[in-house]
Amino acid sequence: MTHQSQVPPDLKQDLLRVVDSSPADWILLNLALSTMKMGGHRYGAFLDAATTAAKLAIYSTFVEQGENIRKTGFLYHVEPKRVKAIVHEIQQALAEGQSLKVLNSKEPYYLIALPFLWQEHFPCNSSTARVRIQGLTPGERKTIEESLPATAPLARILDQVEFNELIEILHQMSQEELPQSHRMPFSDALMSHIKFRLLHSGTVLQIDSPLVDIPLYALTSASYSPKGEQERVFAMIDDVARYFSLLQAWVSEDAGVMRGVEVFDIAPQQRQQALDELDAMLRAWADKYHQDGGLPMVLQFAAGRREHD
Amino acid sequence: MTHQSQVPPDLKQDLLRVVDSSPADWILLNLALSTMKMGGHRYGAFLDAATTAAKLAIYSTFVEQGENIRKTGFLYHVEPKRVKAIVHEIQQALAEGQSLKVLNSKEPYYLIALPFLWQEHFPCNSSTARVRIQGLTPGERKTIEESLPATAPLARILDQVEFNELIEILHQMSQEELPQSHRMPFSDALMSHIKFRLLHSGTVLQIDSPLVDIPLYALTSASYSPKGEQERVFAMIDDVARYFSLLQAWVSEDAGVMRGVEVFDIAPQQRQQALDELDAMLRAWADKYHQDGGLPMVLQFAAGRREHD
DNA sequence: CTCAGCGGGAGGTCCCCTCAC
DNA sequence: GTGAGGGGACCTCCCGCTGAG
Repeated sequence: MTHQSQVPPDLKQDLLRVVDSSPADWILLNLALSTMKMGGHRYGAFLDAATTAAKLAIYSTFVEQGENIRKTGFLYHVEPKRVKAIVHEIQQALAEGQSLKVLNSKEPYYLIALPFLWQEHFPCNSSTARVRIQGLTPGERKTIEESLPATAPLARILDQVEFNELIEILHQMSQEELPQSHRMPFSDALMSHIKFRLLHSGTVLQIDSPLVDIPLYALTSASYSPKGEQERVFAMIDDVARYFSLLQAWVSEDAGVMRGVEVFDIAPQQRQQALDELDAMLRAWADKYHQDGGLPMVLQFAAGRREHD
Repeated sequence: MTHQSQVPPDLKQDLLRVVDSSPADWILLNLALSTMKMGGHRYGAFLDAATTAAKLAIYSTFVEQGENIRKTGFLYHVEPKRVKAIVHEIQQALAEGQSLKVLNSKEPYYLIALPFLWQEHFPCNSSTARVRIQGLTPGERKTIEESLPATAPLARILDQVEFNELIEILHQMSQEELPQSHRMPFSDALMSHIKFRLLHSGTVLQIDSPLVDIPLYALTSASYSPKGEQERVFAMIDDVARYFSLLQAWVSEDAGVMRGVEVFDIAPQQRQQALDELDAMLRAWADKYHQDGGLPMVLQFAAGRREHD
């Protein structure tokens, strides 16, 4: 396990108490925990994304209100000057495509792209040595290579300088598609952050060998961060987003939308059986009505322990 | 209908393109649209709530990482100084209970509380006149009273000054439970915002009668904002929050949790029948397994048009 | 190396004002 | 009433630096 354990129950209770019975705050908290803790997004990136969402809400009202700056400003308690700037920013983004600060992907680009860039900039085929530090005997090189976990992909081992260069390249690439206005300059603090994230997630391993005086870095995973839990987190975010859209349609009373919540108690020994039956039943229902070329539909469901009534 | 119409499809498409295939951003956008447009929350209030969620994520990591300020800072690209301040803020909030900036309720307090406070500060029983402006003949008063919609509750009609006072009282009350540090002073801009929101939602009606030279204000709804859509929005936020919790449990592989997505196409003429059957089927399933005193369970589901595969 | 402090800059949220249409 | 412009306050997110344990 590369990631830290789940939030302890008492801490979770504390957090719950703070956002006390406010579902909107609860959604925000879950989203922050998912994207920042699991996804590895920066604190500032999450704030930017939230700001962007709010700006889009303002823009949408601006359009609906007949492009009235002042009225829009009153509705959301924003200065007309600021409304205008926001509208301009959105319109430019719509015209040029994607220049707003969004989370955009499950993980920051600089974290996902590392394994590929590593292999590209420091290629390593079976005939060349993985350790190319000067002043080591072949035996010493072998010792270092064998200290790596067996699952590590075949990649060169980098020294401090090479690794830092790689991180800077990653950062520059992640900034390329952004407009000049909100690019973030590379800095020591940012480098430390990225390096720490890579080590924390287990994508990269730091080797402090007594044979060399500088730390070495080895690629230990072919892709940023592990399968399993990580993938389920992605699926969760995906599900919630789609579920939100479905309910949005339900709110506006679109035809062909259904939403439901069933509350019940169940005997412990029957629980698994009931859930299995539910799964099979819904699958059968979807199969029964499926007809190629018909209206595209989706059914989402989740069942589990009821927390607080 | 007091609220503006739904987002036009083309605008919605535009917004969709911006947050392009990023589910996390899509959740944020839906949340912003719901709380700001529907709920009437301020732009700044949404940003504050998002910031609070991110701070809680930081705090939770801080605890998990053995209260290591520096490590936490690296993980999220936050200055140690700032991490310390955030941790302190959260701990204080946990100790004293609720002093963080959250959305907290579906609507801002100053919007919900208005009808009650109106009746309390300006009582009106059947024997007293609803219009108490000086210098009007009984006939003129009657004309103004009859210009109100029939659904308006029995409440006094206020002049500009009285209405402004009422709004200020509302604001002061909404600030009372907040700690001194982040209270927001009353201002003209804030007053305009609240007034505009009340008029926009149809809770209050402005009367520009030719009989008086100042505008009058009448309470036109016993509760902030209409039933129907508004209530469905609340239900939606509630559902999404609970759904998120369920999936959270699924991610950590808790026992007794099930999650599923069924994708299928359906013939238009069969759609309603299928949905009705689904509803009945799930209800029957929950009834079948229900047993008083058993484990508390909840099943949530939503079905509808599949937007993009 | 970690922890602590202090400096600065940029940008955003807030406030208020005036003037032309 | 709206748009467009000016001012200033405060906070927070970024950066860098130094010194004590």
